[in-house]
Amino acid sequence: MLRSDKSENGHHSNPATPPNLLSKLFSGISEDGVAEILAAARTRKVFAKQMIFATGDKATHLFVLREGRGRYSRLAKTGDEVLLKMLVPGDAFGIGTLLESPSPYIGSAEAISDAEMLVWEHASIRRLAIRHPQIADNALRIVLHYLKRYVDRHVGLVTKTAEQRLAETLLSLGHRTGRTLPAGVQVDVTNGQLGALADVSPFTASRLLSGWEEKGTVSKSRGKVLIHLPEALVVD
Amino acid sequence: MLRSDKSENGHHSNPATPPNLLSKLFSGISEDGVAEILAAARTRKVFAKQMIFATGDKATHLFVLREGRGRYSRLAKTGDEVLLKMLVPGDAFGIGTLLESPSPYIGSAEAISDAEMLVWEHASIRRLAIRHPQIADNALRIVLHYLKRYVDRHVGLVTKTAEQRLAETLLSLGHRTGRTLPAGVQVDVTNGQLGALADVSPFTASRLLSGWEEKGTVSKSRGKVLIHLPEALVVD
DNA sequence: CGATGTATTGATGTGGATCAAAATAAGTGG
DNA sequence: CCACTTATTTTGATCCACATCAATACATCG
Repeated sequence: MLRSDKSENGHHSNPATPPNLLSKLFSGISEDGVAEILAAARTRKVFAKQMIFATGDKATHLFVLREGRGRYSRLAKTGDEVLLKMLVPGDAFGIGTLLESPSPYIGSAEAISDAEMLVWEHASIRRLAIRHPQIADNALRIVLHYLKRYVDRHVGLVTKTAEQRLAETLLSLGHRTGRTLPAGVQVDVTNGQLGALADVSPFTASRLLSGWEEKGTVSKSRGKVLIHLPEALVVD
Repeated sequence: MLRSDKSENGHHSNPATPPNLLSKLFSGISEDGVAEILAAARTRKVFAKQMIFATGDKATHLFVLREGRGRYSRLAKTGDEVLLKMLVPGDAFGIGTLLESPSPYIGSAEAISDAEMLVWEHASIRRLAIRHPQIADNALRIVLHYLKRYVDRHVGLVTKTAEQRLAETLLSLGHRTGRTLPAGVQVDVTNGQLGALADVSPFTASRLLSGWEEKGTVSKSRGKVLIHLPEALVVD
């Protein structure tokens, strides 16, 4: 599990996507190559709350988020929705499209805010993947990383308390999507989303956050959490 | 989630690995190609309970299980071990080794019974993967499938009861590793392993199995469960 | 026949979900 | 700028599915 951002020489800026890189999916590819890949994509804009694809749909397109926020989730038959991943710029999703014969999407993707993404058709991304084998390597790495994250999450769900899970989730989000301000790291996330990512009910999430606020570890306003003392959230 | 084996025209035999195929990792590759790949592997035998690699080890080798059973698991800091996957013949693990620069193993692998596996060094499997791009495709498919299974498991853990989870786990195991007998499908699994795969305590697993036995759905003896009426285990 | 892992069965406890209700904070459109 | 709607948040009270604990019984095997 990623140790938060206390160590290292404060390079908070862009942990996920190095400067100028579209997405990890295209790392290690020459500039010309990336240009070629980019040329094969079309841009699609969606409004907040708009659905991009649903669980089980045939994977016909590969996406890379450029602007905005999205949610990758799974709707259970019981009705409740499990939030699998927050999508942030640079994230690739619909990776099953890279397969010669695509498997269905594992979850549903929808925009949280207005968003802009790059889209490739199956045939065209396949062609590119053959020209640039690095893409396959990157895709495998990305999916393995997702897998690791789920294993972590799953193990955490079985072995850790709600408080630990919420704390780790908050730190990890701060890591990936936080804005660093003088007062601390600000994370744009609702109480409910945070709980959903940590597998904690929104009620419990609220109580825990309030507890931390009393101790001065964080402050919160609607839709935002400001982390003052990340190290106070680390338990183990 | 895989619908159990009630429908379809009873092809119970080899759902995971088609006849003569070493592993899904090498599907779609010519016989000559497979021979070449096989030639690059060495065989390794391990005894029951022997560890193959540990969580976080640098991924130096790719494995395919040929004979026996293994467990792929994760040890939590709290001490309890989460069983991630039962390894059965044909399963590939250590797939991170396929990456140009390998990521660490996500979990630990160890033999349950005496086992035999094929092993490739990083350099040699890389060379082969470049000669046979199909390998990369297969690997991505396999990992995506693992990912889907974990998402399923995770969603199930959040939205389903212990009974449903245990039932589904048992059915799925029967699917993958069961021997079809006149009386039903026999699964070699201890009470505890079953519970671990379903994220249910061994006590609860025992109680649930006893309940099913009373209803005539299954019978059990130490280390074995015989499923008489798979359809009675399906809930939804 | 100890010794060791597995299974059963009952009693007890509890972490958090769930339910209910109200307060607060943003939009939204007239 | 206000009235209205809709989403988020809080707080308290209640509940329960399961884990946990404890003790015993059962198998298996060297």
